[in-house]
Amino acid sequence: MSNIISSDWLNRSVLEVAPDLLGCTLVRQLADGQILRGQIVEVEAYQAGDPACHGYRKKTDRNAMMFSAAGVAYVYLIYGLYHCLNIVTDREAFASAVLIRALQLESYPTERLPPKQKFDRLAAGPGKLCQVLEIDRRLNGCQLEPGQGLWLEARSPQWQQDCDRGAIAITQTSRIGITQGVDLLWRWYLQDCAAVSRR
DNA sequence: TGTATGATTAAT
DNA sequence: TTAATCATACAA
Repeated sequence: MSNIISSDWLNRSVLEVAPDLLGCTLVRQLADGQILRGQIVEVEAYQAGDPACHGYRKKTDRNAMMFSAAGVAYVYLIYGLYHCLNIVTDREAFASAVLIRALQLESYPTERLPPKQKFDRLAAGPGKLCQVLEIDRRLNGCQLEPGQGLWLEARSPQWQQDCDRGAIAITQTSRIGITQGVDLLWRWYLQDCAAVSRR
């Protein structure tokens, strides 16, 4: 029995998957074999029909992966400087994905830690987490499974239990950094987590 | 071919 | 509030 999240699990409405990804773990294996792990603490949902969604108008070279079947990564460059990682959800041909906005890292090699940088803030933001996990467009379209160097693991039973008994506060708000679709409450984050990008 | 613009970030 | 920085989308 594996705790690795499958394409099947992601093949649902992005509005269900996005909050369900909170508490799950994103795992990255670098080219040198090193493994970095972080708990997902902040997400946003994007899907067809939503003016803020890259796939709102039509399928293009850039947004093509948003239209793919669930279970692949959609990675794009923003502002010519940063990358953003999305988890593609729902059925093929329907554009939808979860933007991973922040991670609470489990650990991080001391020698890589930039001076004066607070550990909790290392992956606090969509561009920052891609930097730390060395995620760029080479991972666009990759299947989310261990063999590809990037995958997801389900919530631990303990975390799920805590969540079920209401011990974990989840906040739902409007999305950040967009000019359209600002009325939709499609952002979720762990209320008490120090790694959340912004409140 | 030319140009405006980001699902951001860190610094002022 | 602004600069950094460039692939993409869309107009022409």
